[in-house]
Amino acid sequence: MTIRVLLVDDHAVVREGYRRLIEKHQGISVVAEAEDAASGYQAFKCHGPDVVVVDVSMPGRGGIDLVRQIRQLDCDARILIFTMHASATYAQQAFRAGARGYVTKSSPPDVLVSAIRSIYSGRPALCAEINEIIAASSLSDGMSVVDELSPRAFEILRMILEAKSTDEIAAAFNLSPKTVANYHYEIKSKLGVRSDIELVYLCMRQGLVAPLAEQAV
Amino acid sequence: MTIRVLLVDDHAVVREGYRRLIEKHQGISVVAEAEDAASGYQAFKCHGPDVVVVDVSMPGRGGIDLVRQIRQLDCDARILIFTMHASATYAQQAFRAGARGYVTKSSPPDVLVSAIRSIYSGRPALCAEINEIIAASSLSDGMSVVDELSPRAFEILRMILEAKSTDEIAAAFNLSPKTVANYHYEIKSKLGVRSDIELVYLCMRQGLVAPLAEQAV
DNA sequence: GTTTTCCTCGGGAAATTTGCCCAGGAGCCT
DNA sequence: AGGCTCCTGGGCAAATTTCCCGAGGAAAAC
Repeated sequence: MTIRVLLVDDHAVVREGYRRLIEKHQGISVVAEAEDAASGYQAFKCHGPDVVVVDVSMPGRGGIDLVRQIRQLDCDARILIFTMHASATYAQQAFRAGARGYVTKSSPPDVLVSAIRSIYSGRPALCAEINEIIAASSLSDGMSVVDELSPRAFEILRMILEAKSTDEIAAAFNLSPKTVANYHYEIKSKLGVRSDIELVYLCMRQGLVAPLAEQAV
Repeated sequence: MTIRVLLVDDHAVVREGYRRLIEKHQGISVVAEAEDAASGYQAFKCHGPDVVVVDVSMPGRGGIDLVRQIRQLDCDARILIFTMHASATYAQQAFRAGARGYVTKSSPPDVLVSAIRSIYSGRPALCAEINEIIAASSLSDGMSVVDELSPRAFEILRMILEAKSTDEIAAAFNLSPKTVANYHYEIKSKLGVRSDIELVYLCMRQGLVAPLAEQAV
C-alpha cells in the first residue's frame, strides 16, 4: 500500500519537480495536483489523499486557509506545509490551522519525502531550519506577538503602518513626538524586528496591512 | 550535441525539480548547479555552460547582479531568468543586465524547456505572463519611477526591500556603508517617498515585493 | 489596604541615520 | 576633447533612533 499524496502549489514547474522527486521513492505516489486553494479543496474531496502537501503563498486564499478548510471537513487530514518561508509566525499559524508539518523549500530534497512519511505515520514534521527559528523566536511567547501590545501602542502602530510621520502621529494623539518615538521603539523591540520594513512585513502577515497596500502615498 | 545547462537557485528541492524536468528532454542536460551568485559565477567559469538558468531572489547578491557579472566575463553568455516575480520592472532590469530570457515559475513546465532551446539558438524568450504584463504596463503609461534608478541603485533597493541593514548590504556588495546610505537616500528621493514604509508600499504596487510580503523575518 | 504590576507619558544622552553637497574616476557617446 | 551618467565615498549639521530612567495613575493581586 502506497501513501497517496495530493500536491497543492501554484507553480506548475514546481509541482512537476515535486512529483518526480516523490515518485522516485517506493511507497509514495502523487494522486492529484492542484494549483490553488479552491481546486485543492475539491481535489481533497475527490481523492481523499493520505497526505496533502501545500504551499502557503498562492493567489487567492492562501495555503493556510486551505489547511483550515480541509480540517473542517476531515479533522484527521494530514497536511504538510512546504514553503520557502522560514517564518515562525507562518509555522505557528499553520499549526494552529491544523497542519501536521512544516518544511521549507531550502531543505535537502529528501527531507520532503521523509516529512511525508512522518506525517503519514502520525508524527509531526519540522525541518531543521524551522526548528531553529521557532526555538529562537518563541522561547517566551507562543501567541500572536502583536496581541501583546498595549492599546496605545497598537493605535500608534496603526498610524505607523499608514506611513505617518512621528510628528503627524504626535499631533493626531496630542502627544509629545518624544512619546511617539518611544512607542515606536517599544513596538519594534517587543515585536522583535530590527527595522520599519521588517515591521511592515510582520504586520502584513498578521493581516494588519491591506494585502495590496493601497496606501495613499 | 546537447545543450549544457547551469542551474542557479537557492532552493535545493527546486533545483532538483528543474533538473529532473530538464533531463527528461532530449538534447538538454544539467552540467552544474549553484545555490547563490558567488558559486554560480564560479560554476560558470568552470563549466562554460551553453545556457544559465537563474533565479532572481537569492541570499547575498541577487540573480540580476549575477547576470551582469557573467556577461562581463563572457558577453555571449545566454542567461535565462526564471523567477516567481511577474514584474515588468524586474524583466526590464534583467534584460538591461544582459539576460536573454525571462520566464515565470507559474508558466507551464515545458515553457522552461522551450525557453532554454530558444535562448540557445539565439532567440530571446519571454513567457506569456510577462508579455502580457509588459504590454499592459507599457501602454498604460511610460515607465514607472522605479525604472529610472541606475542598475546599482536597483540592486540596493532589492536588498532594502529584503529588510537588510545598511551594513549588511555594504558587506554583500563590498561597498562602504556610507555609499549604501547615499543610495538609500537617493532611491527615496528619486521615488518621492518620505520613509521606508512608503517605499515598501510603492514597491509593492510596482510588483517588486510579493503581495503577501512573504519575507522571512 | 497595600503591594505589585502594567500602562501612559516624557526627559536625557549617546549612537546612528538623514539630508544634501561635493568630487574624483570610469565609461560611454558625439 | 568635452559632456554624459554612473559608481564610489567623504563631510557635516540636523534629525532620529536607541536605550535607560522616573513619575503618576489605574487595575489587579496579595
